[in-house]
Amino acid sequence: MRAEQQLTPKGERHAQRIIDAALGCLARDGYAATSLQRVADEAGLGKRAVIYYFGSREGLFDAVVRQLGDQLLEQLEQAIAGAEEPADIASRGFEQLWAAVTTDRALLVAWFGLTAESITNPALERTATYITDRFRALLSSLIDDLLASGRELRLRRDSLEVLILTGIRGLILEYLERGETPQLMAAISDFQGWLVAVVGPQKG
Amino acid sequence: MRAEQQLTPKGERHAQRIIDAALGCLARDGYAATSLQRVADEAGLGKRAVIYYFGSREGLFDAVVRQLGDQLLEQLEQAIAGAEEPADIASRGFEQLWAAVTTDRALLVAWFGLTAESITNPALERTATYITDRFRALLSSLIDDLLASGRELRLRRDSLEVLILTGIRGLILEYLERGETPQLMAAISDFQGWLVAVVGPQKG
Amino acid sequence: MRAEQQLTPKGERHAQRIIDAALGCLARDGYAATSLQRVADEAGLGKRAVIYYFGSREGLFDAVVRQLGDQLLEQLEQAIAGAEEPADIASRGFEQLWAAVTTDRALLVAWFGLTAESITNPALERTATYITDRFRALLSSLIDDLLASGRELRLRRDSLEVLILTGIRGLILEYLERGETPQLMAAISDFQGWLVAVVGPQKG
Amino acid sequence: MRAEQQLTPKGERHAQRIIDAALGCLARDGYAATSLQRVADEAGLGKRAVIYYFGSREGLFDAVVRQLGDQLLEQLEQAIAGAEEPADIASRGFEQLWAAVTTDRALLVAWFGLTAESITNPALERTATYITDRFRALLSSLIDDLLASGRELRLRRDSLEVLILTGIRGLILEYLERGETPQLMAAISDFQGWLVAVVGPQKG
DNA sequence: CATGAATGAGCGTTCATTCAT
DNA sequence: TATGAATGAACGCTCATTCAT
Repeated sequence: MRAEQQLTPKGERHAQRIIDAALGCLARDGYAATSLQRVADEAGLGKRAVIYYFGSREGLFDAVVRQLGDQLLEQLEQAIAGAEEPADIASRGFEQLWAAVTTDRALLVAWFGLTAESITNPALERTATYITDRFRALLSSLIDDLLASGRELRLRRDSLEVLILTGIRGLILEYLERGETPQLMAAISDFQGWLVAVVGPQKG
Repeated sequence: MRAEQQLTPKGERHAQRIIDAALGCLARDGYAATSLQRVADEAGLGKRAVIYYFGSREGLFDAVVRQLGDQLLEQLEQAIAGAEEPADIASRGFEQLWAAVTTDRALLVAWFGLTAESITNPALERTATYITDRFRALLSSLIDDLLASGRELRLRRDSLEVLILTGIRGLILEYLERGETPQLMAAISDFQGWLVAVVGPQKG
Repeated sequence: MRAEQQLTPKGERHAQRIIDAALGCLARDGYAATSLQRVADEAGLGKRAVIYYFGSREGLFDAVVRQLGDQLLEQLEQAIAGAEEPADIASRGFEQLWAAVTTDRALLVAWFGLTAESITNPALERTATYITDRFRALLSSLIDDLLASGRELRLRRDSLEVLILTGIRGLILEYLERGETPQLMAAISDFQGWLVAVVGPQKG
Repeated sequence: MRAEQQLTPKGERHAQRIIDAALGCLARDGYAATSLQRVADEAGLGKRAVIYYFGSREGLFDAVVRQLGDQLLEQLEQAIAGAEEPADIASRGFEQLWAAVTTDRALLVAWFGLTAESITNPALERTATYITDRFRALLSSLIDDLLASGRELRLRRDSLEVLILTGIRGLILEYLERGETPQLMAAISDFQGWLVAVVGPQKG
């Protein structure tokens, strides 16, 4: 995979064009139907160029997921920057997250396709967990902040982290399968309520 | 898909052998790496026979998922039969569910692979939602029973159903990615606690 | 390589079309420039069909050479059938051989390309020696006949066989490089003379 | 092809290292399997350097063949220097030629590969005929000497030249295909005998 | 009822070569 | 002078599927 090394400006442009094309294909056709050929055609380059820059189909998806993950996490961090109240953090974070999720269906499709494959394809493992790992880290630091500011959790910390992540992933999966149904929106709202309730009031 | 029509006894045996072989492959190699060729080899039949009985690769997975889903739901129903207390239902159901999930990794792999693909491949939609739909129905009837017995829910009913399903799917996904970590086990326990708490005490 | 097994009439037709196309390409473009793609295009079939019928590029050339070799040897055998006098055999055989050689340049190009490659590519060894082996056998049986009819050779038999084959191959190589120059035609005539002289007069 | 122009001492060393590496590869892997990559690796230089010095793969082989051809012809000339009798010339020349041929299989492989390719690839024509042309010239001057010394040929001169060259090439081809079989050695001996016989005794 | 023959699509590799510096 | 970046061509493999029997 050459894309992680130094690239000429042209190379950089090409690699980015390929990633963009891959995103488009993923969003439109899904993980399995996104072939190198299609991506290459869409990018206006040869199939060979995709291999050159990303080493393989999997390498390409890795790059795509990382880029989207970084983007998503960055947006999330910006969205909650400055918020102190758990309720604020939860609502702002969720708003941003949901906006990203519903806007960029490509991210989800790629992410879940990869996640499913990664279970048995070791080459994809690092890619698939990249976003969740970053998200986990963000979550963890948020909880650190809360604890530092004197809050007391109503659940064991470990368990809380898993439940939050787990709940979000479940909700996203539901969205993917059924779209934005009223039931889902209600569930999200209640999930946020639970979230705020689980973080106790400020001590003292 | 001929497997649903009348089959000779030999045909029936062949079809079942293919399903078993597919299960073995899925468990060992994962969704994407489970090719017709491999399944056929494992079943000791020609690749063409698989197509004959199940119409297509997707048809095969459909049959596999349905069989496993039926099995799972039946076991679940048996496990909670007789239980009246929400805490009982939750703990027995979870125990059974988790046993199935951790025993039959094949089910999960197939299920998530299909779910991911189904997002963009309409041919798989019915298959992928088959288990969740049946599970949803089970959940719904359980809640009916609770309401009939005079319980009062602490959450809107729609939202509750989604959150339960969503939570379980999230936990399973976490298990697939990271295995049975202590954090996950703690989260499961707390999830069960939430579940019981959310169903209020019996009225009167 | 499926072409040696039983083929359906359609398969037979396709395989033959591919061989014909390969011949055309070899004659026009040479060994190295004859790609599967080109052959397939010329045959009006997919590249995949070539692999299917012949296993590989090498397998294709093998089939081509065998077909041409069989054809050549058959023609040779017919040409010298009935001739008893060495001079007759030599002149008729040469005439036919030379006609084939100069008509079907493709044979030569394929044959020499393969011969050159076969020196280091074991997969081609059998192919490259196929024609010479058959030719050697024909030569050997001709000499048997001469000996049986009471002739006496002026050279050791082994040596004679090698020298004849060797001489012919050398002449063909010369033709390939320089065409039908007057010097070459003179040499061929003298080679035939030597051939007749080396086979002594009939005893008694 | 820069190798013929002025090169810095370092360039000269590099070019020679590449030629040597190419020779090694040709001897070991054959013509078709000798890729620029392999040669470059063996020479410890970049693939691009090979192109830089020799213009193309063909250019490289051209250089290799010329170097080996020059070497061979020089050795031949030395070997027969001083010999006056045709029998002497033939035996000394053959001895030297055969030593070169059997020692430096690389030359043969390269030479025949090139010859085969040159039939349809005009870019190789000059390279392929380089050795034979020099050999032809040597042969021609030897015959001049013989005629000048009063010998009378038993064959037309043109024809003789072709037959000698042709015979040698045929014998080499036989060696390449089958190695040093007893039959081949016998044939070589008889070929030399024919050679001597064909050059008549000294007049007067 | 069942299957072998055949094919189009895709992937990832090697290779020679050109671009750009 | 020398080289890394980039690319088009080809090959051969697997796969799912359709054809024809």
